[in-house]
Amino acid sequence: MDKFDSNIPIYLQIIDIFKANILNGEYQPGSKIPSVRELGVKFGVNPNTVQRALVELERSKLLRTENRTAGRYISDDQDLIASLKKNEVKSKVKHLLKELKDAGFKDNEILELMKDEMKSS
Amino acid sequence: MDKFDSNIPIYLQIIDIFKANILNGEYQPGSKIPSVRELGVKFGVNPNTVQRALVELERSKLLRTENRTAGRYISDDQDLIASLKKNEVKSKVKHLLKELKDAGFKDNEILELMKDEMKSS
DNA sequence: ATTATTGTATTAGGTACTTAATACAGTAGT
DNA sequence: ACTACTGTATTAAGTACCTAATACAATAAT
Repeated sequence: MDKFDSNIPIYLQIIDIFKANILNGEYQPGSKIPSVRELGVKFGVNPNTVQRALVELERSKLLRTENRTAGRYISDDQDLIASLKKNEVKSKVKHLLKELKDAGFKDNEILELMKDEMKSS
Repeated sequence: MDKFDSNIPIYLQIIDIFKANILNGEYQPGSKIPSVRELGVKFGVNPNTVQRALVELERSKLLRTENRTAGRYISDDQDLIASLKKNEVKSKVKHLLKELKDAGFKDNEILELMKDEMKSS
């Protein structure tokens, strides 16, 4: 596994890895993920650090634990995944919009900015 | 002065206050700001905490210190202020665009999302 | 029943960060 | 020259946070 950015808590970076891969479909819904110990080895990190990340992901329902020893699974609920993805996106868009409006930009100016950036990438 | 959010470092919140007010024109370019001690009293905070915020603002050229005892002034360079504002905005837009693209959205989808949000606010 | 494997809880060490106390230093104004 | 006002440097205390060690608990597999 690649190295982590030491300025950001490892557990947050693990969360991001899982989130991205689940939301973009790389990790298949319903599939089992490795144990905290295996992941700990893979990431070169203590199992509890993995645990901390996975618990957060359970709170947002992206993962579930069947029972105490059956391991963890990626959520099966594709609607949920889609909806989480949409919500995440919406809140980010909303946040940016608020910032730009507070800075004095008008709707059409904002759209122009977006289009400009799209061109240059 | 109003209270600070205790989850976020005070000096960062002070930075934001100044930044916002300078960029949106509330604090006049070229005008003198109170001393770190006065601001400390105003914010209910140690002068060094104010100092820490103001030093950051100097690094981004929004403030300047003439010499050691003349106090601090808001930048006179309106072009600079406008350009900083533009850069800040651009980088935010860029960042959001990257996130949305990583999540699998296409340009036109992103524009639709923006327009939707604009309507509902 | 036993064993191996899972998740979980508790604790402790280390580290980095934030803030404040205090002392220092330079200059404008008188 | 003196005083009062600037910004600045140093240091210390408190706090919160992150990670890892270790022990515990439950169940699936045999």
